[in-house]
Amino acid sequence: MFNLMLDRFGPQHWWPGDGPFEMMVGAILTQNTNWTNVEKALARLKKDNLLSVSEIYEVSTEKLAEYIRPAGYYNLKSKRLKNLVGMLVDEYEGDISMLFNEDIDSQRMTLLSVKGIGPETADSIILYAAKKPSFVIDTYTYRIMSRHNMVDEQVTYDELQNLFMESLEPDHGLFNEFHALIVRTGKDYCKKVPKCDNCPLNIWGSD
DNA sequence: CACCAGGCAAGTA
DNA sequence: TACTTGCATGGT
Repeated sequence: MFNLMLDRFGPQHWWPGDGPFEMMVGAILTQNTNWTNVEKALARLKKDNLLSVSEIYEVSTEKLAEYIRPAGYYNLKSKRLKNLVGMLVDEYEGDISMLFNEDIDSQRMTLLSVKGIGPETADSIILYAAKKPSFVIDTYTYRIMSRHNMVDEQVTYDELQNLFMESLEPDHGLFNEFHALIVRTGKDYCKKVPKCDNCPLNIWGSD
């Protein structure tokens, strides 16, 4: 799968350059939301220097919601961002590296304890911000895997994640590119209404 | 006009 | 446990 997708689309360069905190914010803002909308919200925050733990900790939930409006679900996500920085300040003195120095299971548990951070957001943060190998499962992963008859349709998040992690070396660079390629492939070939013509993964005969 | 986008938590039975 | 629903903007 990886090689077929990489041959077709090339490296996806996901989350290059942005600091860990901006990645964490982006991971929450992109929940069920197009990334281009997230970029608009991030740009607005960056413009007024709000992209730091301390600034988001200080700003009001209402004001923060206005800033992130383009990302959609802004009232909900404003609270989620406040929950995130609340955890960072309360448990890590606002020092993200302190969280990222823990082992994967510990930081995953901590992230999941934040209301508004579920398994995909937690794994995205660990993979793309902490750069540790926690495989990210998303809607496209479910669809691609089930439509190619590799898993049952009602497979759980953890079951699907275990399948990938038991089959691959724990390499954060590989996990990064693999997930990004699944999203890239899904955008063209695995929408809700099946439209699988010319899917790079059609060797399983599901088109 | 309908549909979609890098989910999650809370409510219902 | 197993569904459903609310959350919301911006692009195609």
